[in-house]
Amino acid sequence: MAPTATESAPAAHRPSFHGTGAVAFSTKGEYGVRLMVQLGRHYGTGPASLAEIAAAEDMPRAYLEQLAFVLRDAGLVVSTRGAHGGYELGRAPSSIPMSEVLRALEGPLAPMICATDEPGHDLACDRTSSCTVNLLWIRVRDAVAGALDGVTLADLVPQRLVSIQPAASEGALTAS
Amino acid sequence: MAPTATESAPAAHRPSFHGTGAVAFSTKGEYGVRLMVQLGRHYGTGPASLAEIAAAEDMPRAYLEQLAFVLRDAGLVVSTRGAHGGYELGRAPSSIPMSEVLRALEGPLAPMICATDEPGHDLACDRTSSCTVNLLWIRVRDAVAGALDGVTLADLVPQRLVSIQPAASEGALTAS
DNA sequence: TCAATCCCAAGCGATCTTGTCGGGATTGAG
DNA sequence: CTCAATCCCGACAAGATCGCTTGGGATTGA
Repeated sequence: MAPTATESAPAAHRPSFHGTGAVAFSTKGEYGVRLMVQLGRHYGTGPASLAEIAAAEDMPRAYLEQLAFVLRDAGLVVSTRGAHGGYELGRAPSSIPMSEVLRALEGPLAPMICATDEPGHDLACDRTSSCTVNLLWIRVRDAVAGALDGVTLADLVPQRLVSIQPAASEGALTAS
Repeated sequence: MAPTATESAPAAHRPSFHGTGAVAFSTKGEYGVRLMVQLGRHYGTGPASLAEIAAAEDMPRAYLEQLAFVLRDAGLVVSTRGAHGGYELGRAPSSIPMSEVLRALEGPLAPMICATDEPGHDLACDRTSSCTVNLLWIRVRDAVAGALDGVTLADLVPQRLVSIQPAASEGALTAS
């Protein structure tokens, strides 16, 4: 294969991180969600190949594979092997809460080690007596979980390319 | 030099990350908040030295210094130099929202690069047309900001062990 | 004077992220 | 049957960040 000159420089890896600040999802989260959205579009029309999606969203195919495996192991997508194979959603988009997707991709929603949302968590903090701070992390964790539970994949799939309104007054909350 | 056995083992650095998953604050956030809580306890009784606080909370003093500088630059604490110096809160604990503390310590509350909460953010995302995904990150960002705005330092300082109201229904969302 | 304390910059090792690479296994189509 | 498309999977490399230490200053009260 002659490498076409149009190929931009190898670019090595992406230069910097995504979430440089607090409360940051990684590209795993971003790419994975974008992948799910694409699958949501194809829902009902048979499996879609990763090569296709990678091209459409301009994401590295080999990396997408890794995320796809995770999503498959979590039961969110099903795969079909062989020629003309690919991935498709395991359920209707409206019954896939984003909390499930993000948890599969990035692990448990734990702002802090003492605030895991895993089953038997039992506060790993040994200074529980003076650890009122814990209250804070739990609040954050619940806020995020609530926000993520309230959005399903269907909410993110532009069903028929509705002319996307400028989001109107989105920030009802006090987004300082 | 030979570290005395009584000295807590070098322990190298902390073994693993704090929040291995999504939505993770780092130790900067944790230590910084604990520092602020200690200062909240001392509020009104003159400056407290870092050595004192580091011992009380079992955190590395030199590392605490770095966090203290950040908090000082953010105007949250004031410092007194020289002997018998130290740090004290710049305001009453009840007028210090934790959102301000965390933002100072960890940077902007940005779950994703396209959802910064900085002044002129202008969505850096170039595929805005199909980027309904953005909605999700903004929701999460607002949820976290809301949760953090609703807690002040006073809520975390066990003034007289005031019974802090039990954070509403806790285990409601253990579904997943 | 002197010790306590804040101030500050540089640097180091471990760990995580962000991909790449190379090869397998499985299937539909010609 | 042959072949190409596709999923499957493990290893690894570059780089960034985190957590923390070191080593010195500057400033003040006793």
